[in-house]
Amino acid sequence: MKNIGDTLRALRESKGLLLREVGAELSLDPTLLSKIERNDRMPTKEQVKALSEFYEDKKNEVVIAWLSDKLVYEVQDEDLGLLAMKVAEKKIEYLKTQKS
Amino acid sequence: MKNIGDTLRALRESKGLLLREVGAELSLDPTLLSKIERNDRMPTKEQVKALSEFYEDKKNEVVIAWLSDKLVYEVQDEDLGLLAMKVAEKKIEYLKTQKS
DNA sequence: TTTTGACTTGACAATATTTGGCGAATATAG
DNA sequence: CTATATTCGCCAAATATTGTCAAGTCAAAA
Repeated sequence: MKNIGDTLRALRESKGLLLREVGAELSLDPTLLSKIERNDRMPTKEQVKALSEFYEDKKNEVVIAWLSDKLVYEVQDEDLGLLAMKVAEKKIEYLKTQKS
Repeated sequence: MKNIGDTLRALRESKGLLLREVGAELSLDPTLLSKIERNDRMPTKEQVKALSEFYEDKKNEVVIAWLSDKLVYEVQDEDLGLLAMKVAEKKIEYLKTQKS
């Protein structure tokens, strides 16, 4: 249950790769990747896609860390955040049944 | 479990008020309020604050409808949305224990 | 201690997104 | 038809996010 930055850093280090190496692979400026790994910048959807495919064995882990971080950020310092989150879950579940 | 627009429209109509009346009260352009009530525009945090205080007896209902809508919007059409939401909940619960 | 290499930081311009509100269009009621 | 409420389309202004570069830190190697 790590945040997106820590997740990406751990993955990169587990492969012994440098920022510049991953950056080159994904056409991502290494300094931008550095910021992403330190949770200074939120990666875009496209960047997450590229990163999750690069670390293919942990694809979902990356996407979930990113999405959940965005959700937390959305309700940070809101008293009703947790409650709203439970309501949002219900809404999503409802929308899912609608689609079928 | 309504969205923010329907919630606000129902509240306004229950009081028999016009867009222009609520708008005048909150210094909100009536056409903007119309868009908000039709879920065409997401109200800003400040607008939600003003609106929730205007409909004081339903303050939390308004805030929760708004926050949960924003959360749903954040993960719309993401396969892992619901899963990410559950992870986000855990993260928030964790952050809460940290603060104390 | 100087150099090297990896990473971090700050600042800023470029881009993208969101917002507010006007004038016109549409709808609804009398 | 007239009057009033609401909706719609558009776009300029405001705000937020992004990418990049030059400069900075830090640790290990030379």
